[in-house]
Amino acid sequence: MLFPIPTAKTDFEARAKVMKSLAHPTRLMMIEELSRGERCVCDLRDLAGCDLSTVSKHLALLKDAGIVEDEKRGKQVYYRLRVPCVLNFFHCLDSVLTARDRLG
Amino acid sequence: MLFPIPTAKTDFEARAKVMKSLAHPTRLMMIEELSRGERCVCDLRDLAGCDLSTVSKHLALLKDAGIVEDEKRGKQVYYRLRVPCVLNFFHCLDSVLTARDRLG
DNA sequence: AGAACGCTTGGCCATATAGCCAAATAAATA
DNA sequence: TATTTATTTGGCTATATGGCCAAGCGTTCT
Repeated sequence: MLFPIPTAKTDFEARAKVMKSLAHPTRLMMIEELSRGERCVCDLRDLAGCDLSTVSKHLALLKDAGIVEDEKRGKQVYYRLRVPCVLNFFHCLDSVLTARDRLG
Repeated sequence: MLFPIPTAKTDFEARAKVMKSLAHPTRLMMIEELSRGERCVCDLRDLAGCDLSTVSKHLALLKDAGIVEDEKRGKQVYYRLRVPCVLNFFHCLDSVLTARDRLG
């Protein structure tokens, strides 16, 4: 690249869409669970403890954002993490939280 | 620690709050700008191109989440990044986006 | 084929968020 | 002290999001 490319408005919108998909406690929980291996929707429903349709919508959102991918096998649909780097977010998030608690 | 501590529901909520504060294009833009050094609110208004009150509210949100801190000097209030690790998110976000574009 | 299972989709309601304008506050300057 | 400058806060509206229930769809099992 010849020039330092300024980050365009649309880039921030695209990034924000991905961030948004991660910005929900249930979805973060599902992601942590998926980091241990693929899971079917019903597994995640048991974990999340909310309606199956709600879980399904959360997963559709994550899929649309590019975070997870799904595969139908038999009666079940299995989801797995597609971009493991999102797991690094957790460490940073926790450091934000401890930093905030430390200084207020 | 004797036991692997299971991540509690409240932990996910706390993390999600931080993620939420990052899940907006304008706020991501402001964070990238702040990564180059501290900026006053008016600098960021020029960058974001929206109402000053809107910018101020975005910053208050980031501050509440623990991402930025502020300091009043003279007439201006200067904001700076408090947790540089959030910048690592950008690389991951972009890799999510390219991965998504590659495979659909 | 019909019933059962696993999941997704549509519809609806309640709540949360983003934006602007106007008013309030705080500090610097006249 | 009065005025201007820089920012925050309150109030409002429009839109987005999350949740449930009910209905739909594709597989598997009988």
